[in-house]
Amino acid sequence: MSESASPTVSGRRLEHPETSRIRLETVLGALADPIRLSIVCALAGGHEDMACVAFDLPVSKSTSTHHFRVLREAGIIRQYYVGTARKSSLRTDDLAERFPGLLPSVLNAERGRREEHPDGPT
Amino acid sequence: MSESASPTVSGRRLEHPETSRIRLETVLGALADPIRLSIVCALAGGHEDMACVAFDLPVSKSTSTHHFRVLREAGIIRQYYVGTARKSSLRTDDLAERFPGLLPSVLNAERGRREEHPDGPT
DNA sequence: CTCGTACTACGATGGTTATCGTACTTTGGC
DNA sequence: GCCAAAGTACGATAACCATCGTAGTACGAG
Repeated sequence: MSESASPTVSGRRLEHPETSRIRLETVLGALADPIRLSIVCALAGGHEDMACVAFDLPVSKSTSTHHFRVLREAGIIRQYYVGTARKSSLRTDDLAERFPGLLPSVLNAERGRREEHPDGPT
Repeated sequence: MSESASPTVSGRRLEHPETSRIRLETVLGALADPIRLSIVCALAGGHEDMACVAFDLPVSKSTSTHHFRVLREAGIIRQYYVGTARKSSLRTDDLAERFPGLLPSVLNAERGRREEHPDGPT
């Protein structure tokens, strides 16, 4: 890896769609899943740069990997390696540029839902 | 709607979820389909109260029925019979109350997409 | 009453997706 | 070098969903 000396960041690369190619239907489809919605909500709630394992999702590791990939390929999150961990962050600015207001309204709605049903997942 | 003696309105009933029971994931899932998105866009574009047949969708009649049902059961549209026709309208106010800003941002995003790709469907 | 229109119900089919377990890879620490 | 931790790749499975065709229902016009 000729990535001149960044010892903590892995040379492993992950594909991310560029902002202009993020598709609305794909984003909506990615958000139409309770587990992925909870991931996005956690990332938006000040938990940026969390490792996948820190989310404690009610699914197996391989399923978790799957959901993170769906979010990444939809253009909703960005992922990068730090050691063995893969950290994630919301592409808030990119989404705001491409679909203004969409992510905030979804997050707002999801937060409202959790106030109604505090016994829900995550 | 006035129950007694409305000769143009059929007695056939259609189930609609009440506003407080509209679920975010269901709404997002319903919108994550290009055909349903085009229906919603058409309804928002001043074509309220259109009969299903007026949309000229690139699918069969039974598939069209299916998509309208998904939208109705998600709480996105309201449907009622007028003679043999079944007309549809967006539940704009209900959605704005339940998920403020969500529908406008989706519609705005979809309109932007159509400016990029005017050769797309519908 | 009959016919055409508009839509629905049902069953089938094929494609996508969510889930899992197992085996593997990459990385960092000892 | 070896091991544990974190995650990935792969294959299997089951559920879901979009699509269709056919047959049927409701309504209005004549």
